Amino acid sequence: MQKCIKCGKVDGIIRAGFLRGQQRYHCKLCSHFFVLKSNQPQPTKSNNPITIVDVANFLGVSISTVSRALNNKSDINQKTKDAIIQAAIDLDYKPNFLAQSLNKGSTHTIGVIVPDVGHPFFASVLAGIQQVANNTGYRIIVCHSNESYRIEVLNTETLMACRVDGILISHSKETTEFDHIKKITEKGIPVVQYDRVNSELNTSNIIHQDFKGAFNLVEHLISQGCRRIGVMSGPKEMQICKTRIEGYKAALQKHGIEINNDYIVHSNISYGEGEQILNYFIGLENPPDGIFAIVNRNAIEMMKAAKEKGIKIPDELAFAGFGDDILAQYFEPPLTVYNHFPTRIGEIAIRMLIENINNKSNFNPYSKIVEGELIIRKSSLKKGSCL
Amino acid sequence: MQKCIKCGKVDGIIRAGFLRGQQRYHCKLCSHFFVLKSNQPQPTKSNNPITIVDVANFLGVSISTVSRALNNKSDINQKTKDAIIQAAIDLDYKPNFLAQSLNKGSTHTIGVIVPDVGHPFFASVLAGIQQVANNTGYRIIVCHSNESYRIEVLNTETLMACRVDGILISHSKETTEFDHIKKITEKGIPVVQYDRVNSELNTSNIIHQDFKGAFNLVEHLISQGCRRIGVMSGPKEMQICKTRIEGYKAALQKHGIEINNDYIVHSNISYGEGEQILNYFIGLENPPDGIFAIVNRNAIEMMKAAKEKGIKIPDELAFAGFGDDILAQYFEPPLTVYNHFPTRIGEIAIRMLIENINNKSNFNPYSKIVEGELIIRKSSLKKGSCL
DNA sequence: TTGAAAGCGCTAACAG
DNA sequence: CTGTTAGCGCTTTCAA
Repeated sequence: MQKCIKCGKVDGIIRAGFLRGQQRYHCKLCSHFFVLKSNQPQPTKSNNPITIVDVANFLGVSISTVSRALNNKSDINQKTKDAIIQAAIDLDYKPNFLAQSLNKGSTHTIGVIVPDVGHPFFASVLAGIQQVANNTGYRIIVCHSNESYRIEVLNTETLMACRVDGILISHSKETTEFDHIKKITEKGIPVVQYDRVNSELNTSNIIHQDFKGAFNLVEHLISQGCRRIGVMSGPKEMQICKTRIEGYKAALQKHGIEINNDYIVHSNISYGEGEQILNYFIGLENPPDGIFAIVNRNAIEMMKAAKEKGIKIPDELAFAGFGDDILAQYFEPPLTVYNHFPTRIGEIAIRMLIENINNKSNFNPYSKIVEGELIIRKSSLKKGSCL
Repeated sequence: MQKCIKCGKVDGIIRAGFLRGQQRYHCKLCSHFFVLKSNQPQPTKSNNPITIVDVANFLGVSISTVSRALNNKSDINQKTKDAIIQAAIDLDYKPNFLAQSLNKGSTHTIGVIVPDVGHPFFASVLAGIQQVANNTGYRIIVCHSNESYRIEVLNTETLMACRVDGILISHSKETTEFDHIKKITEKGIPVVQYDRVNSELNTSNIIHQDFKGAFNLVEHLISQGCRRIGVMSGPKEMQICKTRIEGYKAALQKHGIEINNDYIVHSNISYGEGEQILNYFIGLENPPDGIFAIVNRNAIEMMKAAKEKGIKIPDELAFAGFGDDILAQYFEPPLTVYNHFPTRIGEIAIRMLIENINNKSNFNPYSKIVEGELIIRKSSLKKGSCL
């Protein structure tokens, strides 16, 4: 007959049903239920995952003891702990993250909203975020707003429903209303805006040196002899566009060049728009001799179209764009850019967020600006100049 | 004095504490607790989110009634339902996804493991997945294995802990062991492998026409007069590399060209490796006159290096690569590729997974092959030929 | 048509 | 050192 694993007595033992196909016993004397630990760990073909209860019954201990052992608490007998940990391994127990989070009120998960994962800039930002998340033990849920305001709002709702500990967001091109973000911050959920930010919101944010970058690029074009500099910008309301245009204007002013609104074009900065804008520029009575694109990809598109028309780059028309990536490097001629180190943006953004999460009560949102770097390439380097 | 909102009587009413700063009442006669609905919805500055209990107390109904109303169940009075829905809106109640999932045993979430989000191919696959997920109401958790086997295993564990309903995976370059996937399928969690698959696993999978694509590309190079065709492949064990090399060999054989192992180079298909491989090729006694790269990015790198050495493309050395993207289109000369429609891969993969999720009991894993398309560009089109 | 109560899997406070 | 118990927020019987 079976011995009780608790009190060691044989007399009180009765069969008490089955646990996952294994005979379960009950000791009337010490009123303990238990299942004998079989030597060959059962195949666990059952669909419902092993829970802490299974582990507890398996060894005839209580669930709190199991919880303590598995969470490395101090007040537990080393032997019990070892046995439980071994049992957990044998049974292939995995904690249920949902239950843990529900109980703890914190998911250790960060929501990231990205307007466009296909864009190399955001892909790199994401890589930076992932990197830090891995090292700090945070989970990431990535939502893709696809440059749509409506989806962005849905994303925030999804993330709130998932009870993420904090949110990293870069707004869609369409976004001009920010109530969805206010709602989140009012609930005390930390938010960090990156790249495309709205500075009126009471959140931390991290941006590039949009002004300085634009200023430097345009000043560089001027230094190469350009006097009629066109700019392909994005949506009028987008803060980064505004700031970059300011940088553009400041550079012109500094060098005594008049600002001509014909040279300032707003677009949707979608892929494929570059050619059309180039056509507009070269159709002007006094076409530009230099073009600054607020998004590098559009600069490439314009260069491609210009090349096809036989326009000489950079001598007849020089190009510069915001943001570096492989296409800017590999295109012929390679594009002069202001590199804004996207991976670093991601890393810093998530660090700021985690700082905020760990210190919710007395945290004051702040802004950070990442230093960029002017990279001069052949798209703007005219004859007679040298690198 | 206050009237009971349930029985309408005044006599039994006593104060019964506070709910979120609002006076709460108890009617002794009908033993109901309730809070008066204030006209100005309170600011809810409190950090802990509104729960179903708050909504219930707010109206003096039970939580099950609230649950019914919010889940659009039939057995509920229309007026009660309307009132509850209004109250939920007023209080800005959002269901707790964790609690729902814990209760239901299903999260309506799909885990996606991606080796490298920075790669345009995977970015496009992801876009396809996202698209379908949005339309079908599934949530997505994206995990980035960063081409590391160790992280890939961690990812699977994270996703299991999150109790995702299914997993989409493309393996890291390092992955040659697949026990972590077996573990998942044994637990009855549907898995679909995409692109980099292991066909010995009992899961659905979706791949390109790797054989045919390689065959077509190489045959095209042969048609352009190439007779010594080098191939830059990836890790030896990777199934797609094996298959593509088979396609390469088959094309040579069909045209009576001897296979020369000097022309078959295995690499890590990391960015930046192209130049080194090119140097190897042109250092051979009998250097190739055509190169087929298993990853398009490497082909571009090799072309860049070749251009810098003054090698004429395609006349002295022609190039072709697997997979299309913007760089292949914009590089000078543009690269001949086999386009494998990554977005479609993503869409189909997630559809297969959802099909499996909805039909767990009698679902037989199957494989799908997405038709690709040969795109001939200048990198391989020799003089005398025309498009 | 509604409410009470059990339970999803887990943690933690409180008793022994 | 270990067990009992009360939740976390929700859905879902079962009763009324």
